[in-house]
Amino acid sequence: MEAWQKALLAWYRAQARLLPWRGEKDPYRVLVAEVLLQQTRVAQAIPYYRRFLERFPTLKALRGAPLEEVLKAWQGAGYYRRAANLHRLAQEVEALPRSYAELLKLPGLGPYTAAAVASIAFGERVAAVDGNVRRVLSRVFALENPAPKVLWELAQGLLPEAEDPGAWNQALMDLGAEVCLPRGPRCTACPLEALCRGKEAPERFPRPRRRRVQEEILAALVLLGRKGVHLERLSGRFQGLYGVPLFPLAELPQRAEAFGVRPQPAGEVRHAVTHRRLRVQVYLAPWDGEGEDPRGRPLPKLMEKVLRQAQALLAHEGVVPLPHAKPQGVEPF
DNA sequence: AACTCGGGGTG
DNA sequence: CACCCAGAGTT
Repeated sequence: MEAWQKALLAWYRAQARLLPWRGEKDPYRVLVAEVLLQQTRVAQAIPYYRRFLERFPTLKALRGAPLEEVLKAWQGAGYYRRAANLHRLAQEVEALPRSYAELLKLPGLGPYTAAAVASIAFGERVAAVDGNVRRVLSRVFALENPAPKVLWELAQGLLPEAEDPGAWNQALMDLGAEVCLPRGPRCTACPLEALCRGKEAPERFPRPRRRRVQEEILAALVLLGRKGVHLERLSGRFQGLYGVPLFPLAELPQRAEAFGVRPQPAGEVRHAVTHRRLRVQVYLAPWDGEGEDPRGRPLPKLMEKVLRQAQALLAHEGVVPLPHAKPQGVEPF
């Protein structure tokens, strides 16, 4: 093993973050952690990791649960397809396969997650390239925009021969998360400083991805029935979750007519989704239908905001549609 | 290769 | 604000 590899592992042993899944070898638990961590910060994932495993401690428990229960456990974590894929995966296999190639075939497992599970839970010698590793390697080798395949082959070639590949992968990720930061990297504290070719201008590597943000103006129609608010199963965005009807603002007249209601404006909520800013005009109307208590359903954060906004207007007018509203989480109407 | 999918932290 | 986060799936 080369000196710099030894240096990184020594740094990792001394500086590794203490995380709930550190040292975990149960492949199911490793999988849940890795899926939750897809495009999600460690601090945000931790409470979901605990809650999800408490609710679904084994693959079998997950398999036996209704999808809606799984989505409810995922509520607020975002990228809800991840939860649906986990649930589907649990139906498809009796136990998790033990190789990278087989794991890669499962729904929701791409090159990163398959490699993470294979290396951490099963000790397979395969590189896991996440955003951290991409940044670390881009800087060490001064690459502005490396292709994923190039990066994977590079990372694969760096894996030490006789070390725990799971620990190695996590060492690179921790280095990216704690030292080789996107902005303001702490190069003087880096065990790879001596060999890093990008350290003179670390923020050039990799080149930032510029995404244009566009605004979208929508309307949310909160219909108050006899037992609560009208909810529908959402499709497209927030697939599989529930919420009040949400549509482009221009469609409000025909939507209102279809429900036979006269909506009144109830304010606006703002919500950001990937490279898009949503401005949602909230409309409220009494409705000749039943409706239901939204707390029983998995709701995206946007719908929590919409319902809170509607609730605020109702409270201001002294209207209490349901007598036993509890001041916790989403209000029931 | 480019787009889509949530939500939140940070400079 | 912009950019990023232990990415994957689709077009």
